[in-house]
Amino acid sequence: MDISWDDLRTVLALVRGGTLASAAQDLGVAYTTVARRIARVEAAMGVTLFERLADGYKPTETAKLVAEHAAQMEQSQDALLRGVSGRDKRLTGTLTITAPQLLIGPALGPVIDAFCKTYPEVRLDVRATNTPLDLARREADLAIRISREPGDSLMGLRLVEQQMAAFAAPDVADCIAQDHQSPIDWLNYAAFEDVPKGVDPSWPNHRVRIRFDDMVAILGAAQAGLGVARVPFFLGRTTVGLVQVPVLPPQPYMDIWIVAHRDVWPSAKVTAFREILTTHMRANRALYVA
Amino acid sequence: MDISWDDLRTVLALVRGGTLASAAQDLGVAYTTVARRIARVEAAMGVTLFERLADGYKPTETAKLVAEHAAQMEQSQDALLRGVSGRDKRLTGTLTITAPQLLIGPALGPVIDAFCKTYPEVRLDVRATNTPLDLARREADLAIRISREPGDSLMGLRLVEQQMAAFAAPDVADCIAQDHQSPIDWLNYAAFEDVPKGVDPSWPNHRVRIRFDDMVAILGAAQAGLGVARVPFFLGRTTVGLVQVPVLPPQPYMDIWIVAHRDVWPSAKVTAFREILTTHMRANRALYVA
DNA sequence: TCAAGCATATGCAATAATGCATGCCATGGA
DNA sequence: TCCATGGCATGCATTATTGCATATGCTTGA
Repeated sequence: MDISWDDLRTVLALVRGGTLASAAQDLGVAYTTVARRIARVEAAMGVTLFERLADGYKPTETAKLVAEHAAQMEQSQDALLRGVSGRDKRLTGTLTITAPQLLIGPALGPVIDAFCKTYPEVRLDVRATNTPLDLARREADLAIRISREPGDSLMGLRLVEQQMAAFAAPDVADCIAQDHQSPIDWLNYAAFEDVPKGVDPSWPNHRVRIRFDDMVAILGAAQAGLGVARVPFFLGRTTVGLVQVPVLPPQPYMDIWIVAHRDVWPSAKVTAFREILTTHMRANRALYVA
Repeated sequence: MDISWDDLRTVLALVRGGTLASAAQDLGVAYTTVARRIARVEAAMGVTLFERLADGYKPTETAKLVAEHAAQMEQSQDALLRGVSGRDKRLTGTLTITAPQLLIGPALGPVIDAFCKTYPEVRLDVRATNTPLDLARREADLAIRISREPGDSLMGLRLVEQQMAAFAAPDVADCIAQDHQSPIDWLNYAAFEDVPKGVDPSWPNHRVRIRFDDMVAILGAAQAGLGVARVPFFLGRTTVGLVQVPVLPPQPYMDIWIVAHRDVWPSAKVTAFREILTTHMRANRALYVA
């Protein structure tokens, strides 16, 4: 009873995906290959792992057991690749970084540019996402994050502190400056229901006009003159068509961190990027606070 | 950078074996296949894993790291196979048992026979070894052992208590019975340097004549009249051409246990064998003690 | 110094694995 | 009812993997 490890991995993918097609895409093979591998494992173990139903392959209890252990194997493989990557002393190959979408442009653009010029042999992959990637699973080597702490089993370095304030289109700003009684129309992000706390009491009329689930959309709306947005300084300052409005004194915001898995942290490429990044961020600290 | 799990397993085998041929035998493939898989992994990871030397492949530090994690994966796979085997409710297929060489004949013969007759659908593999097999790595499903305790992470059941005594060829026994002054020539096992403790003081002349590293050889020597051997009762009694001699009163010896890995323990085949075995051993308890 | 033994490379033919095209079946909505 | 959709099975051509035979290089001992 000798079973290919790749076949076990295939069982894992099929248990996760539920259908041959989904597992196949996950593994980067044709779905017929998945079907044949499953058949092979079942023959080798002498056990039925899946019920073939009209809407997909339904795992038996045994298949779930197999998947559970295959997931452990996957974790070991992840750790392995992290370890190899972490002891990589070369400044060639690919470095994958991830950062919040909006940090890429004004804040990180110069850093990315400098890195590419300094290390032209390194191919840089940038993954701009709103939901953080899993560094343990090597979805990226390195992440720039806006948060209070690096996650568990991650190494982190705080780059700069941040504050946020209120920004709006110039004509909205004029309006507010001239008439303290004019209503302040807030453009709120995501789960924030209410008017920001700590607003300047000399403007008494606040209301939440629109809520957005996306920061790009908020900036666009603010540029279009739809209202006032509470955004981090670097965003408000670098977005054309926005000016700061005094209705909200600067407030503390989450810091910017560079984080990586502790296994990957010592890698040459990560270290190189880190150096350029920290130097640049500390030199431009003023961008992020009042 | 997507690496086949089977290739990682190949790295592990090569780190363990040191040569292509050894790794190939371990994996059951041709050594050329091993060489090509290694080349493929190195290309995929962009790292040199082995130095090609005249006397084999010497692993780099990176290869050792890979092997370390691949060993973890192997452990997960072992656990997986144990789990699947443990929940196997069928009384077909193969059951692998292991026992000390000399226990197979007189003590377990009838049990094995009965099991085969009761469950003709089960193919029984018997591995008679002097060094215990690794049940965690599934070298056997079930072991009968002579020891004080089952190992860690193993389930065990004590079958019978044992005693040992002195046995010799009939003419040697006659000699001893007639002349208490005659020298008692002991045939010692392995590390035992001295005459057994607790010998009957009415025979004052003891000496160690020969030491053996093998129990079969001791029995043969005793049969041939070369001296007196201290052996468990079941062995002395069932070896033709040996009779008990009174120079050594019965002494306690290690018990006989049936052990299996806790994952495998509940399997139908293991349970079936256990039932037949315990019944038989308890019925024949008298064979093992004075 | 030479030959034997062990180890790794390489070329080629056989085999196994894979992907693609096609067909089948169940489901759900027009 | 019919058709579109999503999912699985099968046959076949293609590709990748493997094993075998052979060649080469290094070490060791007579």
